[in-house]
Amino acid sequence: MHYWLMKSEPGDVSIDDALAMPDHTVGWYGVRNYQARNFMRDQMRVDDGVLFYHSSCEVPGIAGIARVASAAYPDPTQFERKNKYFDAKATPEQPRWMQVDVQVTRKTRLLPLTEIRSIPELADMRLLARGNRLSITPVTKAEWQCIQKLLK
DNA sequence: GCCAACGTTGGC
DNA sequence: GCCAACGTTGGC
Repeated sequence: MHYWLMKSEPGDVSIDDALAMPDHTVGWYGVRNYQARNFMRDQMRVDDGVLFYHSSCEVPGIAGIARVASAAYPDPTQFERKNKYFDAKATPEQPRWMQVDVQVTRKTRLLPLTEIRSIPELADMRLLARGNRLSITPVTKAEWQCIQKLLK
């Protein structure tokens, strides 16, 4: 059992958008970073915990709790020529980019990045690491539990 | 819009 | 394999 923080731009896919989908589930398409891809491909398991994070928006922060709902499978947007995530070097036989399905289990109050920063127990979160840009980062069990408590 | 930090690309 | 140039992320 692992825990993850996954960033989404709410202008693209927000927590409300996810909740509007069948089974409250979205395919986490568009990851184009090898480290983040490898987390999904090699380490994520169904039922892993997910912090649904809103980035590049007015108040960035954690917007809800979700779970990993599938194993990794090829991200279909890499094959779609007109898609902004199209990758000419990817083929269905040799896909380059993967995604998992993410099911929102609970929309919470927004836990702003500024508040996350202010909590000593969360000071070592990978999210807060200097220069971190990874859209998927591991979360420790202690961090997960601390955040669950804050979002009760 | 700025810019720090990081990842990728491609010439050599 | 090095590394400069370029592109992207994402908070502010």
